Amino acid sequence: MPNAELVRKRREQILRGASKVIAERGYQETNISDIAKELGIGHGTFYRYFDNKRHIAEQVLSYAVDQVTQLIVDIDPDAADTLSDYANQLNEIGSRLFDFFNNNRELAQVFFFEAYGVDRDLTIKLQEVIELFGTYVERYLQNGCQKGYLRQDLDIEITARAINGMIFAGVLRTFQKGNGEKERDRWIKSISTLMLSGMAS
Amino acid sequence: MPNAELVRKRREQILRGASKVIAERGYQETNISDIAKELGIGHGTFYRYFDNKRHIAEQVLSYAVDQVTQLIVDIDPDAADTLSDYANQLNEIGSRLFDFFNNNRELAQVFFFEAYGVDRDLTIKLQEVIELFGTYVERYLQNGCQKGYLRQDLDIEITARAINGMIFAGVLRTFQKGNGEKERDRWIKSISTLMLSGMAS
Amino acid sequence: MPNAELVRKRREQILRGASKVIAERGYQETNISDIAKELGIGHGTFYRYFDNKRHIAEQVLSYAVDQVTQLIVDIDPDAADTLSDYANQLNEIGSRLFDFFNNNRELAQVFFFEAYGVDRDLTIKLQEVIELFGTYVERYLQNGCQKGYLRQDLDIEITARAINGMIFAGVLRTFQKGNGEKERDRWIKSISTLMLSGMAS
Amino acid sequence: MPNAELVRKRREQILRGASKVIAERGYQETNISDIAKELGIGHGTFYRYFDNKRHIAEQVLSYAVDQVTQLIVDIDPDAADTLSDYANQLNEIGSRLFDFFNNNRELAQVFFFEAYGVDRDLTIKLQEVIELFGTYVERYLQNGCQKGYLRQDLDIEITARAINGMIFAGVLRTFQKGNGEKERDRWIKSISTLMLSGMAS
DNA sequence: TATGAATGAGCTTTCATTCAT
DNA sequence: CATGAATGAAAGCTCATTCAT
Repeated sequence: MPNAELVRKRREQILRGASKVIAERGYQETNISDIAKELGIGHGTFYRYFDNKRHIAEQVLSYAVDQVTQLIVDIDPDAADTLSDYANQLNEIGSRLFDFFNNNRELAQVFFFEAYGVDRDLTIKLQEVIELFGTYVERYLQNGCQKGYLRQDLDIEITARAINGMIFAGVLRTFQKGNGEKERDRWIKSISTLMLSGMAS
Repeated sequence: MPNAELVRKRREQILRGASKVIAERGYQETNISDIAKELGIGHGTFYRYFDNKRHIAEQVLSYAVDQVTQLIVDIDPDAADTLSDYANQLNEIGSRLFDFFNNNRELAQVFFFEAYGVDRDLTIKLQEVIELFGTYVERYLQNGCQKGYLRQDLDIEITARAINGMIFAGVLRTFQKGNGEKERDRWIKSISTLMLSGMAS
Repeated sequence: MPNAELVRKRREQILRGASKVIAERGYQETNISDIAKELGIGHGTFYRYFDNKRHIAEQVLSYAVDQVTQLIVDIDPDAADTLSDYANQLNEIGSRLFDFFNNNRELAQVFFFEAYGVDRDLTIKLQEVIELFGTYVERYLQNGCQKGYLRQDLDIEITARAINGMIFAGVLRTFQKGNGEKERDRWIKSISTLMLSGMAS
Repeated sequence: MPNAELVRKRREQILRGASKVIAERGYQETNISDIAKELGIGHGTFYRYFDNKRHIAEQVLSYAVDQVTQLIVDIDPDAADTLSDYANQLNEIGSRLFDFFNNNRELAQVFFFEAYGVDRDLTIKLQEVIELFGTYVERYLQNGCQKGYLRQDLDIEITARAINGMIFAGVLRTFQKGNGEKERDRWIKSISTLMLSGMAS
């Protein structure tokens, strides 16, 4: 009944269709009419819900970013009191990220690749999300140092981004190889090992 | 006098101009006439040396990729006999990568961002280079396990890519922040620490 | 209302405009924008109805060819039983051809001149139509030989093409001189005379 | 020694090369550099001998036209005194034309097809040559009527062009089919038969 | 005189966007 | 509110022609 609700629904439908097509063809190669065809709507209709082509790319990325962000907001960086608590947190966060991108392959494609092909601003936006994750990791490390279970001489700022780099490398790689859980667990284990005890024998 | 030499020189000139413009404006936003203007040549001249717009993007990336690859080919993965040897190798590789991208900012911009905006094939090419680095790191780890200074239960394949992820995350970040050596050294130290001893106190 | 009908109409409109402009300026000298200007439409509109410049040339020629072919399909090559029947048929066919090209001067221009300037394939297509006419004439001659009113030693295949040559020479010439009926009748009479009794006194 | 002689030679060399390439590829598809490549000269050199691309097409056609014209100038239209003399003349003219175009296939290709693709003026020039042939044939007919061996009621002007049409149709067809002498003789015989006695039994 | 590197006018074509229906 | 026909800016690319060497 509420008109706004219908509009929201339509917008989301189009968003989903656009995600699919952009993920399949790439942003530059995607025409508005491709999206319209995918959805079975007239391509003029598209413009009733989005300002222009750029706009929908932004919205698709925003949607992906929101979803990804949601994955970690409910985990309290300060909750871990011991190294083992922390290891469990790591497991949890890793699993969520890996699973999300494997279950939302279209968003993953956009997140990891297509967004760069749109323009500078969107690329920056993407970098900011990754940086946001960096600050999250930073808080976890801070907590660990304060509680004493992480070494005191840690360069928290940098180490956080390094860990971030491992995680996204893993997520990207499992997404690309697409062989799911087994690969995921190897990544989580390897990253955890590196983080907690390093490679030295 | 040798015609081929002249051609080589001109091609490189154009390549350099194109790198600059593409790095500044982005691939999609770059017109052939932008490149021509930058170089002060007619845009027809461009087509005497490159087949089309796509071609030059590929050449720019190839050039970057070649340079990056050159950075590590002369380091022998089997040379390190102790953990400390290995740590030194890490320092060396890291320094080279960090320095290269900081001293060739245009290539860095293309390598990290613009190549994704061209098309799928070029994106794949880029992934392959990063994967090439992964296989290199793998060989280092293999050597370490064989020589016994790295833990025997290491998941070499995955760990190598995780380390790769850290390195490229660091390289990218220092490139973006542009505050040079100090940041570089913090990254190298942090990654080394993580790799060698982990974060646990 | 029926969309397909609208499309057919528009296509024909553009075809007519294109015929006119091509006949006036020549194929090579005709730009898509000339056609668009002639029709008072945006040149993008052209591409909604035809694939490219080549395509419309082909369509214009096809149209001409179809029309020309229609001129003779309803005349039965076997209908003539005497030399005088045959003379009447000749009159009829000649009149139709002469009149058609004089009343459709744009198509004539394309048929006789412009099609050669497009490319090899279209030239071949044109040759095929003329050859089709040759086979038609051949059937008339065959009938005449069988019925006995034409000489038995006729080289039917060649003679048919020779007659064809006279006819098209005449049609072309009256089209170019544009002085209509009188000229037309002289041609028909002269060709008939040649065919039926030759020039000897 | 005389410089002008060298220039003339070079010009002719280029003309020959151009004829070949234009006949092979078609005028529009022929680039100046194609011609230069064929001759093994720099394409700048071309412009020292011909004003522009158009110019050489014109020269190629002129050359063809001159050659063709030469074929008949030495036959005196007034020489025939009887029908049988005339028949012999016909044989001679026909043979020369057929042979010329079969032995100069490149010129034939240009003459029959490529010249139309250049521009209006050249097309007109071509028409004029054919018309020139028409006037020649006209003189032969005139002579025949005066001498009394051709029928007095002949529409000389038109009949001449009709015969012309047959001849060129035949020449074109044998050129295209390329099966030489046998076909040629059938054409000459058929045309002669038609002209002298018609088809009636 | 011969060359071919350089040029840019000018073309075809695409497709995001508008707007009348 | 939905549509898709119409549009034209804007881009890539070709190649005849020029001219410095």
